[in-house]
Amino acid sequence: MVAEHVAVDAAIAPTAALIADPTRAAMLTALLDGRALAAGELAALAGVSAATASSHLARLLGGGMVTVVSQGRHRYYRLAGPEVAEVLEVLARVGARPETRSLRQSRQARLLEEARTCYDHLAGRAGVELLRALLAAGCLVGEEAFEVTSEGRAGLGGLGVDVDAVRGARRRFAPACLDWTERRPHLGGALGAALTCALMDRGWYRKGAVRRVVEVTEAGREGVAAIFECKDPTLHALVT
Amino acid sequence: MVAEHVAVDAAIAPTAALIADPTRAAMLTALLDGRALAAGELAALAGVSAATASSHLARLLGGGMVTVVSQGRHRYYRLAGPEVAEVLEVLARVGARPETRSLRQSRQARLLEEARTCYDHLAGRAGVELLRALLAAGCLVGEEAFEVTSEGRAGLGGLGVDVDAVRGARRRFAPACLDWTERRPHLGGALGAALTCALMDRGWYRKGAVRRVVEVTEAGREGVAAIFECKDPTLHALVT
DNA sequence: ACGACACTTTGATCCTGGGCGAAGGATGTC
DNA sequence: GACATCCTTCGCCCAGGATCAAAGTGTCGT
Repeated sequence: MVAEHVAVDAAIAPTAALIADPTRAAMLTALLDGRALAAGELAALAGVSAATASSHLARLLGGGMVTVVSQGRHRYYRLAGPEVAEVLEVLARVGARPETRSLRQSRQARLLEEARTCYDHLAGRAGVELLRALLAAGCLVGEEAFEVTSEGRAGLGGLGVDVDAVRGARRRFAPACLDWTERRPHLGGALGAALTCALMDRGWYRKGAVRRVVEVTEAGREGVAAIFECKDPTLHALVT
Repeated sequence: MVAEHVAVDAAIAPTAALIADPTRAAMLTALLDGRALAAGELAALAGVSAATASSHLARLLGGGMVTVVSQGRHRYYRLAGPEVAEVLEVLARVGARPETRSLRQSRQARLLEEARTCYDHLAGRAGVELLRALLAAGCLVGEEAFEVTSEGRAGLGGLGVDVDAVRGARRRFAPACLDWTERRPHLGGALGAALTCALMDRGWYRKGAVRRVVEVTEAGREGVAAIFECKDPTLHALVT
């Protein structure tokens, strides 16, 4: 009988309860940028034991706030969808009175949509485009996680990325990382970081004035377009 | 150190905790349409004692989720702002998986914005317009709550509303009721209900197929326009 | 096959927070 | 002024849940 006159009378209290715990809130905000994190990382990030984290993650999973994918002995958690991210953002806005809905903020938001760093690799529209180019050129293959083709190995080498060295790193090699704003994947993991670093050195991208914002230079636009065009993925000619 | 890379790192857990309790959630959803409700009403609606309700309301007040205005021995609570309403709606959307983001729903949302009932009186764009017309014509005066002028008494009588009889009712006479979508007031209380009822009888408005949706008829559009035009608020001529 | 590792489950502890009844203000009515 | 009404504050009880240590399950290296 309560609140029947409201159009949408879903059970909001249980959902809110999932976010209400500081530990769970910390985990969720850590996942806010779309990365998938292992249970152990989330435990460390939230500052609790593995047991506690596991319990919390089980609850979030049951509540449909996160999804999980097992990979070897790791279990990677990520937000279940854009609505979840939206809830967290709106909630943060309410917590942060008085409303500072300035012009400057919305401008920053647009810049972040265009191109930003996600942890240590490129995200946003530019990140999604870059991955699409590499896939179109046959440098990478895969879906949830990518593998470098022999052509790709040469091409990426030409761009300044030593694929073999990257493969030796502890972290996941080349997982797909989901963009909330684009709802499409970009290149994450060790390879994503190395490639981003190399392309910054090469002047394709430049760190923006605002934290996490990245600018795409003219060289970057041309470079990505060239990868797209070039079905023969020997990128050497392009990058000198 | 947690979640520092996230653009907006406000304290979301405390805010969520306020909504997480079922009793508080019931109160908030009851307030979702913008009405101001007395503490006692909220207690009854949520099914708890007055003492319990008072404690919850104090918390919501402290958390900036609601505001309060004392009026005699009553204390009327309402949502603190549109952001709060937004949080509740987004939260409800997450709770109600799987996403039913149908075309029909957004169409319903638009209809509700246009004209709807709020409890038992007219709200939405049409409700705001009607109030503006009555104020412009000099039938009503006031801001937080309205009073009927002598001209207004005659004019409303012509529309079929017995102002003196309405004044006898137990509930508040003619308070301003805030529209979330419009962010402007419309006419609530006993007078708002009586007027809505009279105008429906007169064929200005018609109940829509969907719950709470109201349709504005041609007669209604003309009628409101006529009130606007007519600086002489003796509305008799208009309504026969 | 063995141990190391990543994570989950179980069991036990502790404490925050929701609940009510009774008492205390505040306000309007007679 | 006395009473009724509405709301808040106080004191108490109790349950849900957050936490961790220890044990259990599955996976990867060698």
